[in-house]
Amino acid sequence: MPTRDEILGAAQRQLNAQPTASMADLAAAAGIGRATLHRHFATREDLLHELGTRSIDRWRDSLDGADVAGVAASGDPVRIRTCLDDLLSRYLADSDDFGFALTDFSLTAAPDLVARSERLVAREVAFYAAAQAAGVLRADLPPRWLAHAVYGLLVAARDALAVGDVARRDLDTLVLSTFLTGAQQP
Amino acid sequence: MPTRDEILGAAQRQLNAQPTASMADLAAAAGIGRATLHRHFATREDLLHELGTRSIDRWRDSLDGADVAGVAASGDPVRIRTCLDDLLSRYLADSDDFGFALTDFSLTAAPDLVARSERLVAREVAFYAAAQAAGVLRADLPPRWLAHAVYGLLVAARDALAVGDVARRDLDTLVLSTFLTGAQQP
DNA sequence: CTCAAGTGAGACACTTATGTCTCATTCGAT
DNA sequence: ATCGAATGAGACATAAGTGTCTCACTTGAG
Repeated sequence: MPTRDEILGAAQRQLNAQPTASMADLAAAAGIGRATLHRHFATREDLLHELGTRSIDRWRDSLDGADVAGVAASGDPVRIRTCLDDLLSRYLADSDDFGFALTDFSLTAAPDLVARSERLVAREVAFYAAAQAAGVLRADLPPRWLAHAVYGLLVAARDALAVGDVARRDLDTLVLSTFLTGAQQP
Repeated sequence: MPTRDEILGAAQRQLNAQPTASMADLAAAAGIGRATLHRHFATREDLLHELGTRSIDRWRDSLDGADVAGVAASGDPVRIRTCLDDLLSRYLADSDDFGFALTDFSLTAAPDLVARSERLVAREVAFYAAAQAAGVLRADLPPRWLAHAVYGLLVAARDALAVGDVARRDLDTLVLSTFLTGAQQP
């Protein structure tokens, strides 16, 4: 009998592979009956919302774990640069699971999730701005754009991994290097 | 009475805003009756498939218009660099519309569309490889990864534009600059 | 003006997913 | 071994979307 969290995990995997999966599909993916799934999550919307909450929690954990606020406040270029490595690495570790949750319509439409993610974006943008002020990142790019660019590269990383174009062990370096120094021959 | 192409355009816009839009929604978006919509496209799948074809056509047009094959064959670094500018600029011009089509499950599952897009990816990858050989792009990044990275930045650009974080006129420079030289302070 | 083609509105049958409920069975704690 | 809680399977009503069809109406060409 899978725990509630295992059910959510199975649902997330299934929805990543097949975004239109029905409650019956999700129950099967978790190895439980449809009725049991409904005992855990009254409606499909509840389940999806909880999945969204889960993903946003992981995102927040990454920001917390990398201590972006503290490092940004320090203003130390070396620490900021290390923190950036750390943050992207944490994001990449989660990117497999995030795919669905961050793009699904029913989630991007939930007001509370949108509000939470806006706060997290603000934290991230503040960190990028600090990195610019410390001379770690170029100051001529809007910090909000940097946040989008990082997100885009995470999408790219996820796709590349899914298709098998890059190996997992190369991913961190690849993404970080592309983000920091770009693709142009120096 | 909107033409068939205008109907497709309206459907694309509507689906970008609301990926779950029903045939009734799409008919309303096009300003026609549901029966009329069904006269143009027998099934929803037909409509979606045609939308996918449309998007892939635009993608192919960008590759053709930039003449990536010819420029790659020339091996001229200056021409290659200009061509890259041109290509990204063309992609960005279409990015508004592509969002839905390239990520929708029902399209990424259509075998013929997948086959076509694989051929286009191959053309694009060949161009990046030529750019590496000519010393325009770094040779230490897999060309297939470069293709993913460009795609990711297009997603980022689309999002940034939708949210209003960047202005349309700045977009080309922003994306190209981020892709080529990265975000790090030189 | 006339007529044919196309259109919109609506009815219809069909399918699929959802959420609720019941009931027999299983499993664990006591 | 027994009791109780939880489960799986299935029935059920409901809702929503799909695809087909009919019919009255508009419109534009002849």
